[in-house]
Amino acid sequence: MAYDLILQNIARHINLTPGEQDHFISLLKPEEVKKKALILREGQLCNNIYYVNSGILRAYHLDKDAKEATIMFALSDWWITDMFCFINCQPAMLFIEAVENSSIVGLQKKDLDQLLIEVPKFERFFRIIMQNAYIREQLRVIQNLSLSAEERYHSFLTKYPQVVKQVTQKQIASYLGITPEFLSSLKVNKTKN
Amino acid sequence: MAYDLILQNIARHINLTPGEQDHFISLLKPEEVKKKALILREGQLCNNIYYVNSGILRAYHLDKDAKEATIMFALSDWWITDMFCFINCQPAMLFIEAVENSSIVGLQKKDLDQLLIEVPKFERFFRIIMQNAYIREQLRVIQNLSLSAEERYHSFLTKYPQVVKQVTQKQIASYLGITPEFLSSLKVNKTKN
DNA sequence: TTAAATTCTTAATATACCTTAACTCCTTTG
DNA sequence: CAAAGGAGTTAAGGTATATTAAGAATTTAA
Repeated sequence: MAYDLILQNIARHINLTPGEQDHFISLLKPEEVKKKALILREGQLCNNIYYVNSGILRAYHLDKDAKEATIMFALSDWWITDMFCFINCQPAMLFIEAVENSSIVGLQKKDLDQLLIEVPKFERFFRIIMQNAYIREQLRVIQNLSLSAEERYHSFLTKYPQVVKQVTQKQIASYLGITPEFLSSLKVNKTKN
Repeated sequence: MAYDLILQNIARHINLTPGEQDHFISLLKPEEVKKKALILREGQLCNNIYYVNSGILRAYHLDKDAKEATIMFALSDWWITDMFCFINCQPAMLFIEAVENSSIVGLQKKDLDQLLIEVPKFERFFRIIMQNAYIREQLRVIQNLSLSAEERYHSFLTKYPQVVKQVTQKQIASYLGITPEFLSSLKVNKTKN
């Protein structure tokens, strides 16, 4: 397991000394996950935030009718967790599964909390990570409120072309908040126009 | 204009020395806004993040059919801005208006950037602010995807009882992503059951 | 390599929510 | 205080999207 990618990810925002880099890496728990394996289940304590080295993860929620709502896809170089439950030490609301075989690293809540105290530079790093995540979700809320299903689909295609290649339409539909049948019919109309 | 409230807001997460407090306060621009006044318009540069001392603000987006989508309400003790445009120095996508006469303080982007460098403790503070904002938006996305209009309405009533008292139903409807007419009909059914 | 399972598609029917419109009740403002 | 505009309500009719079901295509697993 190479840590280049995650160190680059961090170096985009803060500069670590070699010692700080080593300390940070010592906290990481690398993990290889097989396609369809779950790294988090609803109801479990969510103790880890994950960085995706390669592969792709998907976080989803199951509603009372067992319908899936995809909350996010995490490609290579993304961070993912059930943030509410991670921060508040609550049982997870989300499932996180590997869409493809993936290589990830986990960082435990207690280790992160201590890291933020010992190396306060990381506060800046995670401020930026959280800020970007907030902005992403806010843009999604805006689109959910003001675009039709078809418009959201096209926006998704242009915003996440890499994800489109790696996940099923059923999963894209559950991200957009529509049924796979309706997504299928949208594609037909697109070809016709 | 008293700065107790905003200092308490900050003291909930970090400890400032008296000197740091004074420095921080020197960066703030207090402003009294009248009901219905806009403090940000779509297309303007969004140079400020605002803290609400008293009153209530509303951020909304206008879609291509001039339909409003309410993105957030900010009560007393909340922070609000068009985060994407604030961070990226882009023209705003959002309008921010005062729902009632409000007393707010603005903090300019350039002053915040410098503050984060001069007093790095603020990185922790804004990390927590961004984190909470991210969690809020993510919960909203989950609800938008998995609840019916009626369920979202009831959830809103219990989550933001204070907001319910201060804004119109039209504004609540535009937050929920439904028409005021439909919200009105939901209330009738609730009474009947 | 085949059987089983899952995904994708198509189409008919159903429904949650929208649109329009008309009326009442408030609130704002001159 | 009167007039005008906006907010809330109700109801009829319309549309975007869901549901159900069945067959075809693809993937998974034995």
